[in-house]
Amino acid sequence: MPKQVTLSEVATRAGVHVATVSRALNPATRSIVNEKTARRVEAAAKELGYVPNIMARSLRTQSTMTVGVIIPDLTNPIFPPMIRGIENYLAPRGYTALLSDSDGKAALERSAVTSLSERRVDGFIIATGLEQHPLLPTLFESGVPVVLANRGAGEVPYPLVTGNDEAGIQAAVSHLKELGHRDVVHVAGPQSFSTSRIRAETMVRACEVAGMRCRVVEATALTADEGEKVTDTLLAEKQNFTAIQASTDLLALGVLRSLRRHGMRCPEEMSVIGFNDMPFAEEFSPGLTTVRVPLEDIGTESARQLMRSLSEGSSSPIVVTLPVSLIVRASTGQAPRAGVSTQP
Amino acid sequence: MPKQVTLSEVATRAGVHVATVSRALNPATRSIVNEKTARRVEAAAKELGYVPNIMARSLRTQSTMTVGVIIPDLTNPIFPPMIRGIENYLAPRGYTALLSDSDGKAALERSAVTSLSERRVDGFIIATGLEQHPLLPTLFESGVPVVLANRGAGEVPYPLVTGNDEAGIQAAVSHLKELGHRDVVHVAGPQSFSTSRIRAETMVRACEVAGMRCRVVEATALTADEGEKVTDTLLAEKQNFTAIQASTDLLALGVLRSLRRHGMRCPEEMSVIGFNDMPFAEEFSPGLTTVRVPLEDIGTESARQLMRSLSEGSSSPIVVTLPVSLIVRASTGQAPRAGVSTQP
DNA sequence: ATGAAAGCGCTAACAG
DNA sequence: CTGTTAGCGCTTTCAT
Repeated sequence: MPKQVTLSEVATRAGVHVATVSRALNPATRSIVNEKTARRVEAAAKELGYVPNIMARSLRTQSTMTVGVIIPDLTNPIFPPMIRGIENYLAPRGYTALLSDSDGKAALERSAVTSLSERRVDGFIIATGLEQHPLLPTLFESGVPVVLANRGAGEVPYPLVTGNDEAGIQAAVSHLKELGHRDVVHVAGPQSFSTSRIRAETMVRACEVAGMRCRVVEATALTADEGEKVTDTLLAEKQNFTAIQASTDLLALGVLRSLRRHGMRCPEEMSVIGFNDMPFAEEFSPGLTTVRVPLEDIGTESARQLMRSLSEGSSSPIVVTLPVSLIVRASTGQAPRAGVSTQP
Repeated sequence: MPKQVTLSEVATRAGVHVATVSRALNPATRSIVNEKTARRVEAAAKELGYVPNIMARSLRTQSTMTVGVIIPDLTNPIFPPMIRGIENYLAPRGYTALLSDSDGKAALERSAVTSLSERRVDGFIIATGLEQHPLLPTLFESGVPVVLANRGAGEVPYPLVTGNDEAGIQAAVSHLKELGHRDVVHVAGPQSFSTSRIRAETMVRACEVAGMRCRVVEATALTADEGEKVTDTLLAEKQNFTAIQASTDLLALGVLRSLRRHGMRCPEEMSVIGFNDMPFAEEFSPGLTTVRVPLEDIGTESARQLMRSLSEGSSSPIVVTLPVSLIVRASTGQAPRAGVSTQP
């Protein structure tokens, strides 16, 4: 940390006391000080290249104006838009987001929370979806406000901001039904994620209601590779189904890859629907039919909820559900007549 | 900032002086203190849920163990891998990356530097590529170490870590030549970016050497939309060319979209090559032939260079050029016989 | 309108 | 081995 200019150096330069400099440079107290002196102080500060030390200020004021944002994986394209939403809401309000990529690992996540706590963030936005999260109870006791984004996290009574998973799945099922599909598969994410579970359960129920058969297979991670792997074994079993709904676009991407490798045409022989409408879902081949989740809005709303907790000094386990919409692209089509797609 | 447990509370609880607590809790000085006392202190700290205040520590030690990372756009998929590389290098060394998304706007970038300076980061990694960057000279004067990642930034003598643009373009041109292409177009990025300029210049030169005609058109931003727009006007002109090399995968994506809209088949009627091999470039339709830049390595190496500047207390304008490789996928193919792709 | 002085939480000499 | 003391850079009473 290269030695930086301090208040007292500015004070000496301007020939006033540090307190005066502090007042002159702080917009809120600027009016207190003589206009001429203030100008002199400002000039001195500029000449010296003064940059306030925000840590010293925070130490004194007991407020950091920061919020810790914990996400499981920055390289997952659904998170950058959420982050953008958060920052866009925070910045005009004087808050700064401190980002932490936990890499999906519980250990790193623990250290992320610790590291951010050491920085005395005023609150957290947590987008990691592990249920039974070991840290949340600890955090809760410490009284720091937390908002859960995108995924719930079990028993802790924190506000949760999420897309409408049920509605999204319903829309997907309706779409498939209209296209004549009767036998479908749901590629679920790890059931330790609340969203994965909700989507899977809703899928089963919605299919029942619609009079469709639905089989659920579970991927061990929300990645394209896992989606591919699961689909490989699925196709090897030569079951009868004509459509696959994946819990996540990344999983759906893996499904698409597997189909391609198996020489199965999508959507002619197999329809595929994802979830999230992540950036570039449109570019997949074929363009992915999916449920659009308002990712940036989730970020914005999470930040808003956190600010609310901050100002009210308390929070309730409110759930904010944002509307989703089905985006029909090229990966879904009429169900093949025979319905024996995997048995040529 | 909710009131947190302080050292002195732990001290009271353990029945010792704060200094002893500080020593007991700091691994480096832990050996100085009586084993039994240390245990008692640790117990007290744990019971109270003590979390050190890192700002107070930094204030005292004059070292924050943080580096500021400034990127122009978090939603551009080339950056998350770089960030991962940076963090992976930094974390084991006790450093934390403070991220700042400048959104590509000069104003925000200014405030990013300011905000990070106020946090007294020990150094910067800047991945924003504006030449004539107004802030760099200022930063330079302040003596804070800086490393430029991915894109150079003009006259300031900072280390630069980048992929081998020349080699990448050469490889692309060779590839096109082998496929029989003789008339090509380079879709350049804004020439205010150093990489855009280098790629464009190398392209022109390499084509000359290879005996190919090369036309350069400039996009106003490194986005798919701009790539699309540029290609639209290009196709409207009905020029003779059989391949397009884009300065960036995002631009190439736009090219692909435009071709599709114009009913032009890729690669049968028009070959396309990108640059970067961004995540998901493989998923485009068709899968994008491109130059793979080791994004994560660029991050890692940038961090390494910064650590070096930090420990040596000085830095030189060294340029670290990382090797790139051509990834051939489905978007390039044999040049059409006639070479009059846009004049059916 | 400005100065003096205290103190945020921590570490690092310096004593003992 | 442990306590005392000072001070990092800043804001905020309290005086003047």
